[in-house]
Amino acid sequence: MKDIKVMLFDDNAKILDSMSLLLETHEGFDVCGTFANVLNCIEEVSHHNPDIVLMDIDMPGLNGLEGLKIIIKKFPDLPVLMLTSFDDEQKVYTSLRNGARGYLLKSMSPDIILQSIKEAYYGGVPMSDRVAKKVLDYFRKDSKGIEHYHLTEREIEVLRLLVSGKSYQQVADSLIISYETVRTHIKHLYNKLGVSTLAEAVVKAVKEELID
Amino acid sequence: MKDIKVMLFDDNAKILDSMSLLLETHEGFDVCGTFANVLNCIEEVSHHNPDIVLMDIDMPGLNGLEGLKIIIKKFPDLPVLMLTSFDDEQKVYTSLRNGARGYLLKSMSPDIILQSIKEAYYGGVPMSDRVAKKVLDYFRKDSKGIEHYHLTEREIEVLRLLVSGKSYQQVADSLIISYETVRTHIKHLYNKLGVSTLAEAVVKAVKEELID
DNA sequence: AATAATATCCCCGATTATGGGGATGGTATG
DNA sequence: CATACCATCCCCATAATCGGGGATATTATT
Repeated sequence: MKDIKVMLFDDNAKILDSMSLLLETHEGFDVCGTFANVLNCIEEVSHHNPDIVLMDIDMPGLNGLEGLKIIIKKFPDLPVLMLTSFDDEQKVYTSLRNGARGYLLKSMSPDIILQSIKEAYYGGVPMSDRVAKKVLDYFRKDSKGIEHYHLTEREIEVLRLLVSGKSYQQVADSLIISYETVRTHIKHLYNKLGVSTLAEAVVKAVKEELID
Repeated sequence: MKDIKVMLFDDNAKILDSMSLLLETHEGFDVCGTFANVLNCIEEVSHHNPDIVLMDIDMPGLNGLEGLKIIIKKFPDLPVLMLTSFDDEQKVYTSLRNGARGYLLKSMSPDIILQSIKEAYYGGVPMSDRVAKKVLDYFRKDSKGIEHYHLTEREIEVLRLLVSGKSYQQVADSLIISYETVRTHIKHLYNKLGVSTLAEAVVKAVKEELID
């Protein structure tokens, strides 16, 4: 079995050293490059052709998120694992959304880190339990949602139809009520949501997942 | 260590039997109830006080998603694992959003299933790799995004302002261009996005994350 | 030099949305 | 039974959006 070629990006020299030491001293891994920034990452990747990229998420200047985007754009199938010292919820989501293959904490045990790299290489999805939970939390509904605004069922129906792109008249037709009734519901909606235009209302509905 | 008390919901008697056989014949598990529907699930849960609920997602009548909602609403901390024969992407998301603790395929090996139940009981997040990948895919941007629609920078700026709730005139003021120019950009936006109203445009922008 | 893409501006007419009122009947809750 | 909440409908006036035109200048690409 050939070695897994790993490329490292981290502005912290100590991390870079300890990580590459970890990899080099274990069978099956080969460090094909360590870099303190992502300025020439495309060239480096093209030249050394790594199997896996480990990318620190918090680097000065062009940070890991930028590096991730650059690399994924050019090499969509190259697994990139994001590395960080602490798990910043927002950065987890951003990284995953931008195509990171997984997410590792520097505090993880060497075994776990090596295992995760193998998993990523063989197509797995390394995620710490903590991260997996956050992902679930993200999916999980706020449980506030609609309740918070005290929207009535009818108002929710109207809102849902508006979000789907229907006009006042079309909503009226869908619910088989008059245009004026729809207007009344929408007036109440605007009051409760604290908005004054259709666009604001639907954006709020979508962003806060008031509708399904 | 006390047994993990598991409650099963599945309309398929065979599954119910084989699953409870699996659990009863292994140390550390105790089946405290098997039911073919969720009609009285609150009473059953209240009475038998399970540690874990296994819920088939595809049941006639009140299905697993409904059962999940009912149980989570009443017992928010009770881990519920959804069970299904095949992995339906949409149901995965819905389940997770509604608070399911994890997601198991009936095709998984007995070992994995037992292990997953233990994990869920001890606070873990059992997810098959396939499911984890789907979750990542869900997070992952379409990779199409803005590029797909060939929106120009100016159009994106306009779209962003519209999403933030600004009117045509306010957009014009913000960008220091005329009202009519804004209209032109919006006409182009509507064409490119394939919509015909402001609401549709902002919903699309938010849902597909065309803007930040 | 011709073409395409972009950004800018204008007009007209038609449709839709918004704000501020008022009004009725039903249903629940104390 | 009084009060509150909900869903329903109506009017008037104003503001905002939409569709379909046309037009000019700049820049980049071929």
